[in-house]
Amino acid sequence: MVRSPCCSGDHEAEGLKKGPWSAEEDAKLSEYIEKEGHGRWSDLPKKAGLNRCGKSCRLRWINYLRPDIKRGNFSDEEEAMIINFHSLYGNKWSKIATHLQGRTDNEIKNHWNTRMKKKLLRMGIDPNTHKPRTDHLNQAMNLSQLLGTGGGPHLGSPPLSSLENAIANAAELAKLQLQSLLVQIIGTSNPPPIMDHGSTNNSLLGIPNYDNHHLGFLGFAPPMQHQAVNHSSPWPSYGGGLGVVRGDDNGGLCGDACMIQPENPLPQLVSASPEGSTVKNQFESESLPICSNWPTQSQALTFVEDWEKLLEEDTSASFLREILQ
DNA sequence: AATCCCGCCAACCGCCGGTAT
DNA sequence: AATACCGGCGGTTGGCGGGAT
Repeated sequence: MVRSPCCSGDHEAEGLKKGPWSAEEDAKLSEYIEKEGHGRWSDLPKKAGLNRCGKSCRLRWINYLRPDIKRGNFSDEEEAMIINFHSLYGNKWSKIATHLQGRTDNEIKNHWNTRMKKKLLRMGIDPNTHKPRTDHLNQAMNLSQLLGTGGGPHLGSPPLSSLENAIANAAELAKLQLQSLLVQIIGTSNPPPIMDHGSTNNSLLGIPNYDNHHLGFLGFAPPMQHQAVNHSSPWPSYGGGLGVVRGDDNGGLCGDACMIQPENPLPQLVSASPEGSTVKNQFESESLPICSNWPTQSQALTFVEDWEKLLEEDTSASFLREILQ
């Protein structure tokens, strides 16, 4: 693949201007495009009387001058959409941008990198994988062990400060809750709906949405099956259930077991790697995923197999293995 | 008041896939 | 089929502004 002439050389050596655009340049570009359309970007600068390369003009138009650009802060809803679509597409900013009216890929990318990544990290979510950051839990458990609280405070241990006690208790609580959660997941004869039956290796623990559904423990919330979503999150569609899916209340497909957020017409969360995801296809065909019925026995079996695979393969899951044993 | 630090964001860079020749 | 070119994309950078020291 050969390099475009536009990018092959030093623009300044060619006498082309770089850097911030002046108001005059903006006016020239806008006026020309509104009158003539952009046509071939490489021809545009000459025709419009601009001393810029075509790429620069294109970028300026698309990211700044276009009349339908929405400016200002991102709303909660937009942020939630970005998270959802990022979980679906990964860093495909242009794809994400097509779903957010008036927002450019550059803007979304910037927003993600400067703010949303940090927000997610603060919430204990890995922004790359959209999975809970297990390092936090590991740290808590390690601390718990260090403090000798694996089975509760030991006699003879040095007295703990109230902070240490709080941390140790939280770690212990988390551990117990996780144990309870795992038992529920594996032992249940009535597992909750699995949204994406076609994918087994994408999301946390290999089961998209199933996992997310159960990860209310992120905030160390009680692990209750079929529990309603925790709506206290600052992000409407993201709070409580990472894999929140719009359900069909009247369709009877989901019933109470489905976490329903009628106000949120967003697709379910899936892995950051779109490959192998049926949800991607569902979405690209512009149809919202619909909550399906209870999993079949083979699907439940797949789930258990995935668990086993995870425990065998994923070193990061060593603490889970420890708990299960 | 001066300096430093940090976050934000517009713009650039380099690569890629698609299309024309 | 090979080459040249273009548009588009994602990663990165550098300047600017505001807050902290």
